Amino acid sequence: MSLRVYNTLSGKKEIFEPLVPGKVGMYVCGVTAYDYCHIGHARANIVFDIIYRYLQFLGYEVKYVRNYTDVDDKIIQRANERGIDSRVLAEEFIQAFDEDMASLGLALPTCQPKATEHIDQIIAIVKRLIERGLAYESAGDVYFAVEKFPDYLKLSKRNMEDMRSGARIAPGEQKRHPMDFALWKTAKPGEPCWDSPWGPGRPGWHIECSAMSMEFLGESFDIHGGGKDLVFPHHENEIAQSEGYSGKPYVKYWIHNGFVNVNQEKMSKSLGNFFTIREIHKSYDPEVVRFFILTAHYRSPIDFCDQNLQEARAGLTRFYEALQGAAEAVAGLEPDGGGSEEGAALEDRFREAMDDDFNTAQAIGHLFDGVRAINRHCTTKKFRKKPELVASVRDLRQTVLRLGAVLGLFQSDPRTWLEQQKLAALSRLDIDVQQIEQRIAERNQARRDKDFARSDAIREGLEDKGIVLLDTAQGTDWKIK
RNA sequence: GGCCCCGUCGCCAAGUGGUAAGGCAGAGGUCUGCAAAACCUCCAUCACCAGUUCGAAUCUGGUCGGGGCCUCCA
Repeated sequence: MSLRVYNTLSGKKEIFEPLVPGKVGMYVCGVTAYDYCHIGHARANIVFDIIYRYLQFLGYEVKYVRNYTDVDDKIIQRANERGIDSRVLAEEFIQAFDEDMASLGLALPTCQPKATEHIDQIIAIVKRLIERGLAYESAGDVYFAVEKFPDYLKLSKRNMEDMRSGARIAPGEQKRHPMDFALWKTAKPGEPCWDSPWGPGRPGWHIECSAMSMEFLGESFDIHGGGKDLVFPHHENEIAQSEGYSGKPYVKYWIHNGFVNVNQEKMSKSLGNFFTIREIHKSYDPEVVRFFILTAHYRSPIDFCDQNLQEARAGLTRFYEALQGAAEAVAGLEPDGGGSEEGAALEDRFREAMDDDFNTAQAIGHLFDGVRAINRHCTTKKFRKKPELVASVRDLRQTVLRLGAVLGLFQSDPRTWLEQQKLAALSRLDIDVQQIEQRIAERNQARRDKDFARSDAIREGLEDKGIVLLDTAQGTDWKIK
């Protein structure tokens, strides 16, 4: 079965066939650098990180471009509020973005261009759009004339009549049609600006993505992605500008990820109910966040709340415990190198799920089956004397790790990861490691004395504080309840 | 007002014509001095109604409920 992707343009799942066999050009709208990234940015970037990784896993040579928009009304406004230069502000948040994405374990895109480094290309596109009669100058601004582009609104599937009521003209704008949008804005005093045929000014919001995508990927390319909220107006306007400029189809597959809700409520800048990635990391490991996001399909809405994150942590812990168990179970045994039927079957099902519009939720479901198989084998009596089971466990472990890598999961050392989670959880409790170990020593003495009443009392006392004791052949360990 | 999406077990969440993945929680069992983990077993007919079909959670129409876009937002 081949890869199928949902294309916003057609509203259907389509067989994925890149323009050039074996190669994929992919552009994803990055951030406007004026604030810290929130969980919505995390989702979008994780989703496209997975798409990038999976395309590579399938053997495609992928050129992945993700931009920084570093000149924009909001950047200027925020910089003015803080009394600093807008370029300084943009740099600050670009750096923060890079740190946040790295913390989430994202693979680096092939190119990460900045809008301000592509002003020449932007001006060239605007000039040509004017020459072609698709744009016009008006008091130093340049607007795109949407009525001159018959395909306008083909992505968002609306019509001009319906949109008209919502469209408005801001004071100072001199547009011919309310839906026309700015390609170039004349500079106001104190704003960053560049020379242009229309006087000093700066790009409008959408044009930078047309310029950067076509610069790196050509006038037609395979995949353009972003959050659902960008369909209109951002991506619609990109199509108008780019196709108006080149006369060619701009993008073959438009891919949009769904929203993140917070406690069942729409998250938005205006409501102010968003969490930054930095805040979230104080409570949850970045991999837990990634795991949570990938347990839903990328187009479905997800609800960001404590319960869901805690469940994600429990699920991820199950993976790491199984991987740790598998590593211990086969330690010291002669490797036989070969694969296994179970491992191969797992990979087949994983690919089948991912081929169906990157269904990570289903793919993770299959990986859970792999976990159960590992655990089942490892707990089989005389496991180490059964070569088929040993081979299966070894192969399943490697398969889970290898497929996990496609999702950006399970790549930490299990023992280290589990230990970190334990200590992080402990720091929120009213007890420390020394106290726990003290109690364990007392209990072990009681057990040696066959004083089980005292032993159980200690167990229960610790449990009240959130600590569960685990008796193993190697001694007594503990974990957070 | 226009356009669009969704409603699957207690919770989360896949499944878009062939008879309901998975996780969490729950019940029983194996193991354990007792526990925990792990493993085994069990646990839904898909908001409602009416159609199409040999067959529908999946298609059509309607009802009820929830949400999104049309304004900055991933």
